Amino acid sequence: MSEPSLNRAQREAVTTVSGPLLVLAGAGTGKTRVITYRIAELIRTGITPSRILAVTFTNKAAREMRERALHLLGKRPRDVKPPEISTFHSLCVRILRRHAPLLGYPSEFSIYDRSDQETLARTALRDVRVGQETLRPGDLLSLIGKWKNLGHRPDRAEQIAEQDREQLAALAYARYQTSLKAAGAFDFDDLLLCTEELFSRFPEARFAESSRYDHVLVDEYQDTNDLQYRILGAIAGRHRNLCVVGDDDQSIYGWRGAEVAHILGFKRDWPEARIVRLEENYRSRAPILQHANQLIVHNGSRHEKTLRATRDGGAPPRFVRFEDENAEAETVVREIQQRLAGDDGGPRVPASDIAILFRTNEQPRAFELEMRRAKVPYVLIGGMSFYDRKEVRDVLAYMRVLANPSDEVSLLRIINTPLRGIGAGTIETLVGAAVEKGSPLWAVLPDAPAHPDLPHGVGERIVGFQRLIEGYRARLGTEPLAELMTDLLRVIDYKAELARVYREASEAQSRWETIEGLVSSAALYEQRAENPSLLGFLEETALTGREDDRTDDRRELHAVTLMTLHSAKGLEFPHVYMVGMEEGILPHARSVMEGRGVDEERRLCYVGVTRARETLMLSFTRQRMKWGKPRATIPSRFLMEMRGETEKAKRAAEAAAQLFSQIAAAGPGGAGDKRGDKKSGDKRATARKPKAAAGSARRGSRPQR
DNA sequence: CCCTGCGCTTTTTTT
DNA sequence: AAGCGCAGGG
Repeated sequence: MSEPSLNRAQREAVTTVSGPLLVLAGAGTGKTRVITYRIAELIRTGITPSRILAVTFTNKAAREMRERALHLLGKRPRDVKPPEISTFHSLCVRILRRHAPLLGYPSEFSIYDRSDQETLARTALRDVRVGQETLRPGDLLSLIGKWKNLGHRPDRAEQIAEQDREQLAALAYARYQTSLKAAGAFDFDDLLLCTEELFSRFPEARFAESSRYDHVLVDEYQDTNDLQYRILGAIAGRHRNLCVVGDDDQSIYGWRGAEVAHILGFKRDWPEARIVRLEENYRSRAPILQHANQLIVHNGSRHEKTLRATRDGGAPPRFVRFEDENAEAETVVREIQQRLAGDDGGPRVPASDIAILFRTNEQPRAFELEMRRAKVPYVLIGGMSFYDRKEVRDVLAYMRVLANPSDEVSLLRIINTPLRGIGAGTIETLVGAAVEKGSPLWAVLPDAPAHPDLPHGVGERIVGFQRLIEGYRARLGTEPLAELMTDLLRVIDYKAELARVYREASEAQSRWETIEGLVSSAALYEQRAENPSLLGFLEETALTGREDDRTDDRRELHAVTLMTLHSAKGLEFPHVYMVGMEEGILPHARSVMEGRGVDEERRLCYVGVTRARETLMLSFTRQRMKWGKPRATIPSRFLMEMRGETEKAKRAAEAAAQLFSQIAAAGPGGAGDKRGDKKSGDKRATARKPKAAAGSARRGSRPQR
């Protein structure tokens, strides 16, 4: 944003420095600018910088805000601590580190990410049955997530569970939570849930934490969920200097418990609040903004507002149809290539000015392929690819066990990696012994040699492993982390392990390089952090992904950005491509089926459109691969809505609803008329009993073909 | 205990 | 198209 000075509304938001303040800021109206200026203003009026807390939604946003704020504040004496700018989750981690023992957790607790959660969910579901229901780990996790975000503990979940399916989930939730606690670990939702619990059960902790700050600022307030809302209340309730900034039209995290009600009803809980509206858009060219406005009016229940464009001229968005996803990728990438080279008649465009936005994480595949072929530099944001790699998870599991040996998921991951002859049978016996004794797995390892059921020699190997870990544990803090890691990797000969698992030398080599990258990011962390520690490093990797890496930043400067619409929130690009604009993708099939979700999908589309400064292209395909087969698609209703073709949009919506319900009916459990799957049909009929029998009776009357 | 191969299921979004 | 769980052989 480079407009010379603050407009009237922005100035008001910046200079109203005491009491609650709600800034209703539309897309591209200078939200971030207002927050950073406000931080500077607070400091100018004499507030101690470190007593200001700004909360953002993503780490990227936090980092950018930190940089801008520091820039604005200019050079300050070394010993003046800067304002605290962090995400909700990092904030909660810091709070929990100070008070975890009150809740019965070690202060060296681990943080479990999605894939740790999946392992835990899998064991939690083992031999749990309610009626005929079964549950996949993913389903369980999404239910647990929903409950946690509503503040429900397992006992509460059991009370409110209605169908068998939910009963089962509640039961598994209880087991899941027990193992988490036994492992001394929090999952992402726990960080919020337990912080809230801490505040409600221990007033002294709440007092201590709320006394740290005089001012609290919150960005992207529309995506605050119930827990975050209560945590904010606890922290800001004393001084009531709470400034929240958000846009109800950009609320896209309802599925995670975000409540638009919080922003719509801010006045209720903070009656003395001032409200400031920012409605002048400095970002998008008028025709782009006009399409965005025309789209979002299709949503009911919103703060009525229309963004005014301050930048006239510019081309209207382009709507383009392709044959399939490959043609889409090919053409888009070719066009980008021309723009980069200036071959399209326009000026050369820097790669970082371009973004390709999509709804789901499988969409970028075709684009990545094409980008690599065309040698167009790109960065794929999110996708989790780095931390999902086996080798990274292995090494981090070692580090986590060093920090917290009770961390059972990590311990199980490494106890036989590299192979040291501690097999599945042995592990089962050990886990059994731990359960019987009621102690962590780690604590029973020394008893292994004396265990009657374990084959000879295994006990010694187990003790050897335990000594190995203890040896390195003792060295923690006495030498640089990166050195310790290198040494450990050498001693366990992890390089050989990689060579064993990945037969192809080049593959093994590139995996090893990933590990070297991890080690050097540990070294970087140690240089950067004030009080480096293993815990700090693990925390950063768990919460921030790899974006703290400076090299990544530099890469982004010269690369086209590929990311989901969700990750695009808060960002802007001169040139935006929104791809896969089809019913089933945007709006996603699942939200169409649930009926309620389409408004949120529309907001998601709105977010995408309003990222664009200069040009916008929206593309869709005639057919797209699904489960290996090409399937005809329906153009997204949003395309028609933003062009004012309301009737046509309605027809698209109806066609989509019909199509998806047909597909759902053909799926498992439904009145399947797929003659091909008689085998699984038979199995199912015997596995489940009464309910399915009724359904299959009808099918049975008109059998095979 | 470890490896390989087969067949089955899977498809939202994120800290 | 890809990942996971299970069975069977070394």
